[in-house]
This record gives sequence, structure tokens and C-alpha cells, in this order.
Amino acid sequence: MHKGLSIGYVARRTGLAVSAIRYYEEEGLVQPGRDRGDRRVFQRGDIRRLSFVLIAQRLGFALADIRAALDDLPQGRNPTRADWARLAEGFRQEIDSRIEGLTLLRGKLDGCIGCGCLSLDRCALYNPHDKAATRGEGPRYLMGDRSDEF
Amino acid sequence: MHKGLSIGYVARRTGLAVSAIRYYEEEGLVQPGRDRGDRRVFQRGDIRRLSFVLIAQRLGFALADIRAALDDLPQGRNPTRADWARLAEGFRQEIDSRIEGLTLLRGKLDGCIGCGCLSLDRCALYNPHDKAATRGEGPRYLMGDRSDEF
DNA sequence: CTCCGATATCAAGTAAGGTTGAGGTCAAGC
DNA sequence: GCTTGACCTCAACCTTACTTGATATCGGAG
Repeated sequence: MHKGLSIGYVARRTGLAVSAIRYYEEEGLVQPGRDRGDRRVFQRGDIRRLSFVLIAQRLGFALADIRAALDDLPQGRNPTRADWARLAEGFRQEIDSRIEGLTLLRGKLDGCIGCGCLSLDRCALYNPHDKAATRGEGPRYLMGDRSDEF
Repeated sequence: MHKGLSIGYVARRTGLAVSAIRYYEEEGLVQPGRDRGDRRVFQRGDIRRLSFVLIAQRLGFALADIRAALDDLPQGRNPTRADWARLAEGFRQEIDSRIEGLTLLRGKLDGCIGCGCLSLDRCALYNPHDKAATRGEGPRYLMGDRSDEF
């Protein structure tokens, strides 16, 4: 009996605001059906999709990236455990590479502490081309794009 | 001979856009003087301040946080190497705690891969109270603030 | 002296990720 | 039958971190 879930229920289960869920629908992250009263009808799997969104956001992904990832889920059939596990594996790799980037950064920082050199041209810490730690950082979309300006 | 630096020079040295530097002044991150023609006059130390801003941004700090950190620099005298090293030490700790958070997250994720459980109520991966990885993620400033909604 | 390039100000626009409010509908409970 | 709560839409607003454009002025080169 696929009774379907109301937006309020999904909101309570995910901790998202109702308005946020509607926004996510607008962004194509979930595609609930409608009942005859035009109210959104979610399935259990949608809670999982939204959980995915929340976790991915914590990793700093933009909604557009997350949508792209979710679009890789099979459209016709229900996503299986294996499908989700595949996505999780992608996460794992992303986490790995972040840890690696931060570790690298820390090493450089260790080299800088003591000399006090935060000057751009000399300090290994600032390298605009090392984008590893830059992802998902908000509107600094142009950062690093003009290092050839001079 | 403290000749003072023009905004264009500082922009070239830091890789920042002139408009960005003016914006940073507005936000209180630098306080250049003015010449008689009302043009901004920067000191060498301002390049260092701006470098600090860039590095901190890479770590995901908001400008407001960065300003707070910079405000800890001694106001009267010129910042010494030790002052900058102290700030760098704060960075180091932040990086450490991020790596730790991500490592934890990875461990949880490993526990989830295979079971495909991305369901919020069961999966250890999603825990709204674990804010370690949440900082600097843009406008999701309310995230985790409504876990008591239900 | 004149012109150009760098600078100045100020208002408005942009992008992401939402929230808020006005105004309307629907189904259930009393 | 009426009210209440949950839902609907649509437009407007919010924050952060800037950019863009209009318009004006400064200062050095020629």
C-alpha cells in the first residue's frame, strides 16, 4: 500500500523546512507526485534522496552537483541498495581527497609557522592553483582565475 | 621611506580584483589611508593581511570570522612574525579538527557502504548535531537549528 | 594644456540557498 | 456548517561575497 507521504511528514523526518523541500523540488532534487487536491505526495525513497542531499551538502557540494549525482540513479526502477552504495563510494573518495588536501595544507602551514611568512609570493601556503580545498566555498567562483593577470 | 602602495599594485600582488579590495575595506578587513587626491594608500603589511584573508577563505571561513581574527592583531604596533605565527597556529588547529571530523565521517560512511542505509533515523552518517564539517558552507546557516522541531 | 589611465563613489546586479508573507484551497473535527 | 491546520502558489526578501556600470576626479606624460 503506497500511501504516500505528505511534505510535512517528510520535513519532520529529514529536519528540513517545508519551504526548503519545495525549493529542492524546484531544483529537481526530488519529484513528488500530487494528489487530487494538488498536494505533494512523497515516497519513502524521497526521504533517502533528501538525506543524500543533506550529507552531500555537509561535504560542501552545491545543489547542482548533488542533482547531477542523483540523476545517475536509475530513473525507471527503484534505486537498490547497490545504487546507494555506489553513491556512497563516491562520497568516500571525495572525503579521502579532502583529507589528503588538508593534510598537505597542514604540512605547508607547519613550514610557515615560525617564519611568519604569509606573503603571497614566497609562502607555499598560498597557491591559487591548488584548488583541493576550494570547493563549495560559496561565491568566490572567480578565485584563482586571475593569477595570470600580472 | 614609507611610500605607500596603490590599490592597483596591491591587487596585482594579491591576485585580488580592485573591486574586491575595496569591498574588503568596506568590511573592515583592511584600513588603507588616503593621499591628498583621496586615493587609497596601502602599506606592505596590508598585502599580508589580504593574504591571510585568502588563505582563511580557502579554509572556509566567512569574512566576518576573518575580520575577527585580524582584529586580534595588535592595533597600535606593527604585527610581528610572532603575531602572524599565532594566527597560523589557530589555522593549524582548525585544519586538525577538520581532518578529524572528516576521518570520523569516513569511518561512519564505511559502516554504511554495503547496507545502503542512507535513512536518517538509522544511519550514523547523518547527525545534525555533528557540526564539524558544516562550517563555511554558505547560506545554510540554519542547518541543524531545527532538529528539535519534532 | 590636454589627454589618458588609474582612481574614486554610489547604486544596482549576480549567484546560491533558501525564508517570509499574502492570499487561497481542502479535509477533518466539533 | 464552520473553523482549523496543513497545504498550495507566487512574488519578494535575505545573506554573503563580490562585480558591473555610470559618472567624476586626479595626476603624470607629452
